[in-house]
Amino acid sequence: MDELIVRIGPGRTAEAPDGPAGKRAAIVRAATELFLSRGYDGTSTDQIASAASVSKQTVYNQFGDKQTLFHDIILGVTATAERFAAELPGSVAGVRTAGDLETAIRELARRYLATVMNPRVLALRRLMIGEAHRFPRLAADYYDRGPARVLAALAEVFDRLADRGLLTVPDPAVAAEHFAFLVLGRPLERGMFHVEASPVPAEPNASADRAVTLFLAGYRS
Amino acid sequence: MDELIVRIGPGRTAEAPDGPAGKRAAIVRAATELFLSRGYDGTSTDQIASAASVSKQTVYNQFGDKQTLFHDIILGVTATAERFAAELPGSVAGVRTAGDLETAIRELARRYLATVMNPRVLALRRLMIGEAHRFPRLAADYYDRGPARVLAALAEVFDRLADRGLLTVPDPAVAAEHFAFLVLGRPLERGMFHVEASPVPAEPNASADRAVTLFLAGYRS
Amino acid sequence: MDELIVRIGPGRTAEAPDGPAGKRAAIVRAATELFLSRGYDGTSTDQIASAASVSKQTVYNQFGDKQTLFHDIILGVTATAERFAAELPGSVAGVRTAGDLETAIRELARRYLATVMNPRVLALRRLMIGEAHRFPRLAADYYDRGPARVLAALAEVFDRLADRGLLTVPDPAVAAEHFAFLVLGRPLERGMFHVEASPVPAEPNASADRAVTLFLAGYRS
Amino acid sequence: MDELIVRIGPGRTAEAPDGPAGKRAAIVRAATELFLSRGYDGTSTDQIASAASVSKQTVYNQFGDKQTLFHDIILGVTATAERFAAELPGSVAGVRTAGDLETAIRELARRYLATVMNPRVLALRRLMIGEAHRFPRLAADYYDRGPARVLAALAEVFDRLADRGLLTVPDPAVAAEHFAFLVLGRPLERGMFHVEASPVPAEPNASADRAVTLFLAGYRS
DNA sequence: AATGAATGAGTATTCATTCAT
DNA sequence: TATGAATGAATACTCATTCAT
Repeated sequence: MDELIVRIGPGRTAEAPDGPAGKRAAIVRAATELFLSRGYDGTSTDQIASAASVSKQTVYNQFGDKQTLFHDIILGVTATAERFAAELPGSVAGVRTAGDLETAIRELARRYLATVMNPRVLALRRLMIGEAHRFPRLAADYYDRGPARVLAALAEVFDRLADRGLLTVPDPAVAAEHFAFLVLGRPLERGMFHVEASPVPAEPNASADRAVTLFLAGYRS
Repeated sequence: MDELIVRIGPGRTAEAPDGPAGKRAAIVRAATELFLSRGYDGTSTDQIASAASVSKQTVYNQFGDKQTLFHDIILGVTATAERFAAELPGSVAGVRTAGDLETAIRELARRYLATVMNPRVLALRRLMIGEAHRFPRLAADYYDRGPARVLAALAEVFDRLADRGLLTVPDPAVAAEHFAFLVLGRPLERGMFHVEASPVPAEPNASADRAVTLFLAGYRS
Repeated sequence: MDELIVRIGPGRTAEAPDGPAGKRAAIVRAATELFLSRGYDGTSTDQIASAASVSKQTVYNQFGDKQTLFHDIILGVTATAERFAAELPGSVAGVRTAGDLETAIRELARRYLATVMNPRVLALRRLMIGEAHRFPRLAADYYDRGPARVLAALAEVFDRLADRGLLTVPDPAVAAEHFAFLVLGRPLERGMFHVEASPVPAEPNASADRAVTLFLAGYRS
Repeated sequence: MDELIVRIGPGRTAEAPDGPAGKRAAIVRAATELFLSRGYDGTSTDQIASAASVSKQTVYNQFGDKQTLFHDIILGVTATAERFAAELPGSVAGVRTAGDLETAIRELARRYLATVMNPRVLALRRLMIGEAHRFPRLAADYYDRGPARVLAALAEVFDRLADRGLLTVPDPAVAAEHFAFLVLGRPLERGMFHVEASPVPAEPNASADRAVTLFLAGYRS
């Protein structure tokens, strides 16, 4: 998921691309930027073309139409979310003792919170939610392969910890939900509606720690 | 909260009423319907006028412009959310014994879940989130007077229960967050992205009950 | 011509008129104000009605349509210009000696300059010139009964002075033109194009006096 | 000054030229025509586009919006007025003797009169005067760089003649005003209000000659 | 006679998309 | 393959005028 930021963020805003592949990437980069900050309707193909330093025809040659471009972008971004999910189970691989447990789960909560509260990730969520009525299938797909996949990964995490006897987890999927929304619920919801203010809570770690405390109160063996 | 939209007019669902006040209400009703289902950009003033069986001029005479109409609608709808919040604390007024407690909190969780998962409420959330970049102040205001107010009301609920010795609540606001997102987090997030499918979880009560179980594991005296 | 200013200027801007005649006058007053400052196209019947504290229907009842209202206003205002012209010849009635002559003509020049350079008169000229392509007959009529009539009155003035042997005037109409545009030409032309700045020349009297000097160099007996 | 409009394009009067530069010129030509004859408000961008045989988008691509198009046109036209002013002083360069003087000044007066009374120049003046309340800066700029510049050029003319001892000119600027408005005042003012009738006076030369006679009565050495 | 609403056309401007070159 | 222009419909908003009440 970090890639999402790295590829878009510090990169050049409007450079001259090299080959035809470079142009495609430039279009994707520019369009992502614009869609995230101004929405689908608020972004015109003219803006995309000129932000990518590319002719409008090139945009149409490469992507066919605006909807396809949008789809491609969302699918690409979703892929980076899948990668984040894939890495999650590894983060508690080394936990063997009850002493490690609380520390590891706190660390997990903090990383999880920081990742999802990234401004660009928030903007992507706002975009998909806002366009869900226009692209219902895409939005559902984004959810299933992004947030839902992460939940599944968390379920796997807790399942493994249960296997090791560190947690008591009747239903790993439910435990994952509880964990995820205890940690993330409030700041995420607030961040959905507050665009301008920094969305990160004042004391993110304290907030995450309190969530973990409740979680462990219910699930520790 | 079911009256979200119905409240506004005298009762008819999609009719052209008589007086000048009736026209205003008809416009609000039609515009709400359209904004919720097609978004702000996706709704034209022509569509609003004809859906309200009203001339476009009347729309402009009554509201000045599209943004003002949108604002007025959101503010009106937010007011009904405030009413819901105001009623919450009363729902545990009668709880005196530990025996009552679990039942009452389960009931609270179920009502809360059902209310927020109402399709119209979900659509309103999607709308505000999707337009947050265009109307940042309005979105923030909606959050503060809607969801945040409900959280505050829940905090008051738990504070009262703590006063009666039924719960141990170091920080009522935090307890409210935990309760709200344990109960609501997963279905709400899923509902944000799934427009068409029925957003209500397969077994809403079971889901709410599990959330309550964890909540009480952490907060029961 | 003074009436033009007095009736419109210090008067109340949007008072409640008394009878049906009062309403008509209020409409004329408000419409004149608006036409002069925003032009014909720039003034809507809505603006007129609300500036006159009158319903739009009343405007239509009284004047039929916007063009007629405009015509009526211009004709009314032109009448005050005719009155100014009618008074001109009297201003040199008492001049009998060569000694009086220069003083009287200077006085005439100064009054003439001051009258025409009045901001409201200038605005009226701009309005008529700007709408001449739309209302060619009205503009021509305005000219013939306003500026041209004043020129004729000046011609009569110089004819009388020639009769008394004070001036040598082969063609009174030509002398009137020469006088009028020597005195008025430059400031009037400048005033047509400079709306905001005070249109009165820095030293109006000096300017008028110089014009008179040249005039007398050519026309004194 | 006759080239006022023709200059702009390569030569065709109302054609759709080939290159992108040709289109721009066609738009300018068509818009000038329309603005001059129907005013700013009276000319729609649709009319301009179709009169230029060009798509409306092309108008917006080239000029951004209607106001900018208007500004560009006026600035271009003003430039031709500046050229006329620049050529004026040359017209009396050869005058050395008192015998030449009257002839040269008569010639100057006739040319000046004919130039300014050109129907297109008159239409431009009407347009700028009529829009002065909407574009005050543009109107003032037009005046300063058009009519006022011509006056300055005339002042230079008389200053040179005074240097050669042919005229006695205490203040060249004042002499220029006197000359200009003696010659031009009446027909110009009449032309402002009479759109349809031929604005040129019945005997333009006689009128100009009479003006010169008075002028020389005051300024000849 | 007066009000609010309706009408229906018109305004400038923008859009996604396609056609030449 | 890429550019400028064209297309044609849509946008929000305004206007003069007329119709009920």
